[in-house]
Amino acid sequence: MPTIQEVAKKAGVSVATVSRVLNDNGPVSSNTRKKVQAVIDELNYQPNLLGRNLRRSETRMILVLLQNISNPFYSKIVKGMEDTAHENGYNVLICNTNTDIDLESIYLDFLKNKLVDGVIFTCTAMVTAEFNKLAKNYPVVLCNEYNKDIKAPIVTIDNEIAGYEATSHLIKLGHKKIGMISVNNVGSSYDRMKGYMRAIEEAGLEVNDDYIVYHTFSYKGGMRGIKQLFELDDPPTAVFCISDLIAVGAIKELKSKGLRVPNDVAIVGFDNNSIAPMYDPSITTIAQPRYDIGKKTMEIMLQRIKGSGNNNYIVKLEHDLIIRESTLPSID
Amino acid sequence: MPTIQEVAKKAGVSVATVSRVLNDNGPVSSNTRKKVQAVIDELNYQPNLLGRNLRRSETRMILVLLQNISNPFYSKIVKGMEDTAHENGYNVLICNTNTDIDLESIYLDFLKNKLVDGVIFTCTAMVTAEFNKLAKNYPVVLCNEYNKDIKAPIVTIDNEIAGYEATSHLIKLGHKKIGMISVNNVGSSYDRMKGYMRAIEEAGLEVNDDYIVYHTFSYKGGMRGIKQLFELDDPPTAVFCISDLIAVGAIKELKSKGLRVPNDVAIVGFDNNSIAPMYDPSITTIAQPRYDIGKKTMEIMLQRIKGSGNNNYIVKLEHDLIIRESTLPSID
DNA sequence: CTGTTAGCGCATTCAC
DNA sequence: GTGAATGCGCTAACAG
Repeated sequence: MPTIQEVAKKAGVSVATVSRVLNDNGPVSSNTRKKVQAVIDELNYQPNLLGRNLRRSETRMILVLLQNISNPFYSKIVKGMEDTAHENGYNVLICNTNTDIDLESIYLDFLKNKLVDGVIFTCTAMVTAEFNKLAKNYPVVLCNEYNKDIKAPIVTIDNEIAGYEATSHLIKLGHKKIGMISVNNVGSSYDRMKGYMRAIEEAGLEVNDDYIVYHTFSYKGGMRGIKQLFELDDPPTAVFCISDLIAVGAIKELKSKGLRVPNDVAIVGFDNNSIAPMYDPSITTIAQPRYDIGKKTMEIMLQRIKGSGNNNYIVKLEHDLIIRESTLPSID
Repeated sequence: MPTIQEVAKKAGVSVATVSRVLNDNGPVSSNTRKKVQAVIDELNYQPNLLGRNLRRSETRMILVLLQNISNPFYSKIVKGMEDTAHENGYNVLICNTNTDIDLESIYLDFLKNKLVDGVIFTCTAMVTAEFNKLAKNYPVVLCNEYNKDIKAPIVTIDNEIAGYEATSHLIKLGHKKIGMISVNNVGSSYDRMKGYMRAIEEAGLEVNDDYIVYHTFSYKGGMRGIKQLFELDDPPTAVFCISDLIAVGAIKELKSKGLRVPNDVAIVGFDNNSIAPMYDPSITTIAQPRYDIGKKTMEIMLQRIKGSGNNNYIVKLEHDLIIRESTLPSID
């Protein structure tokens, strides 16, 4: 593990010169450059970034906080972030928070302790006031999650319109009794519900509060949601699920009740999760422009690190309704 | 962003004393300790880890290389790694390699450049010789993937026995024509195939080479595998798939051919992926002790960092056969 | 074009 | 029990 000193000595130059060829800045004669490079290659020298980072007071690392790496939804988002980061000489680190506030706080120390230059949140267990304080002092960007009080750059889609389109699709198929399986306390699902309600009202139908149920963001949440909806005297004939995972649970539960999808009940999911086209039936869903979301998020992050851009804006990207088997017009 | 200097000044002590209370080592009178701590709290001081890491020449960070974070199989493995790391004062960083050798090489530079203390591979695009050279010089552990020529600690299950049990399960159900959808060039799948062949031979049946097909480690690989197997004049009545994702593709393709699972064809997957219990039918599979695999891998990593343990051993943990709908005795 | 030097923030040895 | 001084490896100002 040679140091820059040893390289300099062996090449018969000063450390400054070695540093110059290493970083390819400052003037170096092509002759000494060649000489130094030869020694670098010979010794297989790799600069110790601990020294460089301390000196430069930056690491060119961006930390991305994920609630759970196994959520396939974030895969392409992260890819968009990575590509953009790499193009700009930055690297992406990923950490799992499991919605654990203590764990999240450890990773935030990476930021405060200068181990990373910025943090991208795809979820947070922090209260808004605390988050805003953090965002005021450090480069922080929110991706795909928000509430109205947050003061930090946010990249997302227009969830209200997406919810409107998903619901309108069901209405156009002739459904009049449309349920919704949602989750509590999440800004994006609140907006999706507003869109759901607007679509129903604009169609001249009535919003039935019993048709809106709240469960967890999971397969099991979907199963429980269907159970609750089908305990009603007059259950819905279509259900808009806040996520594809919930939709999968919903379909599985409907099947176990002997109901067919889409023949007896139509289902719409959300996210275009990788499971959506694979499931049986394949699931109609809202596709988010995940790669672009990641890309845009990273662009804003890099701007913030450079000090430009203000702290208080929201970017909304375009989504798509993808129609699959789970809402095909019934064959019967 | 105060430095240790400013804390020392404000507290009226030397930086050495501040450092002592920070790290809780070396003698400090309880009085000055209290005084210093008060200033630390007041200034909200957080040590700059760039300085500390350079000085200590360690970062207490372990990098975990994943081919793709969205593979839910690794979620619990990573959790096991994280818990073990945290218990020992280490943190886990995750990076996506996408099986891209250039990307992998960037992340390996983190190790060579002292940004992380060790790297855990769950996959690698490197050739064995290169890998072995790396493993000789740096703390490196392989998790769940291997080939016989690799000289580094490896944590995995006994894939030969697992393949044997999966196949034997199908034989016990009365199947005599058992296909296998595998992938090429992966040590674990090679071992699973050996187990598959041993089970068939021990049952007095014959291995039919046409029944073993190779495709990619994916949903589409499963669809193609079934297509190939069912072009045969005498197709199998049961198929052992090297992964649950392949099993999902296989089932989807069988259904589209009008064949029922398990009534017409029985399917066994591998990994107990989160999709396995959710799919319709739910999938019989081999469950790996994922959390323990992660835990053990990290334990070995920490040993290697401390310099103990040799470089050339393999740890095999216990697996389980989980029987679900996809191999239920046919109703017909 | 090249070398000398200072210092990033911290932990640690050695005096006292 | 405490402080002064050194240096981890590197970059960047400055001088030549």
